[in-house]
Amino acid sequence: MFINLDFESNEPIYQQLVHQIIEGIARKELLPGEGLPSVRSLAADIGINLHTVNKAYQQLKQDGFILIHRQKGVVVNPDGVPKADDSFKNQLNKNLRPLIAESICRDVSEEEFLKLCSTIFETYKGGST
Amino acid sequence: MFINLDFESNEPIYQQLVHQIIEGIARKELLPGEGLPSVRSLAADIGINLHTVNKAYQQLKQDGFILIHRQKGVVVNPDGVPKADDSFKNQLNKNLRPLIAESICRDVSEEEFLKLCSTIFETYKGGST
DNA sequence: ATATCTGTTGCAGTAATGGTATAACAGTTA
DNA sequence: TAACTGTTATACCATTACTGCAACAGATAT
Repeated sequence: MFINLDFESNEPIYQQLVHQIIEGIARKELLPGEGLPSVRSLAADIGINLHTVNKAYQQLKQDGFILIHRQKGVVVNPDGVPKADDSFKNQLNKNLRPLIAESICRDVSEEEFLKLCSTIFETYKGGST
Repeated sequence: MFINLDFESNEPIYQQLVHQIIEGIARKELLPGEGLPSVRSLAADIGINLHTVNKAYQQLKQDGFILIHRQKGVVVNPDGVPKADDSFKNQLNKNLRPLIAESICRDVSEEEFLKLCSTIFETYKGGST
């Protein structure tokens, strides 16, 4: 499994789980229709509680990343993740704003900022590794 | 005062305070050397506890945005905010990553993402309003 | 039918966090 | 001396993150 948690982080475990699975989808390591481990097995796998995994799955389901067939298990959304709507773009804007504000204060140029973003985008293109 | 808090938000009050002050500095509404209200008066002003304001100020001080002369009050760093170091850029990278990952999943192109960032940058250029 | 897998739900307990309240201390300034 | 500043301490409450144990409901395989 590609899950790698940092129990020392102040980022909640369930949130880390959500991010890592989204990363997996973004870099095409997790393909539409692909199955994910059950809440119990994944919990046992990484040594955390069933509820913590369930919370992550619930959020991913809520956001359309995965589907949960009651007894068949968890599956990456076969139709692909729902495309960005206004709500998402709004949220994105809201999240980016403070990062950009602080960057400006710290003399990070727009050019440099955009370059950093591009660099990150790159890391999601070369699917292998 | 330009402080505008949302008590319904799940973003902590002290964090909102931090962000708004950073925004103020970023858009040059708060200039280097400019004084900020005391913890008590600001707390009374927006109807929150002294400790909450203090927590925000402490974080801003920690990050070099403001200076606190023991009895003279709080002042926007006259030497300007410390420029971005590796630690900051690292943090920035870490914060941007999940936003970009989800954007990719939701079919937001790199171009569109960068454009959004540019749009946000623009809002910090026209200092007036 | 029975056993076993699945997600889901409930309740309880611990620890940490965010916020409030009251109070006091230590310097500075008027 | 009085009034202001930031700072610190203690206590309290609500919420959140996480854990643990347990049970329920539906599907599947034997």
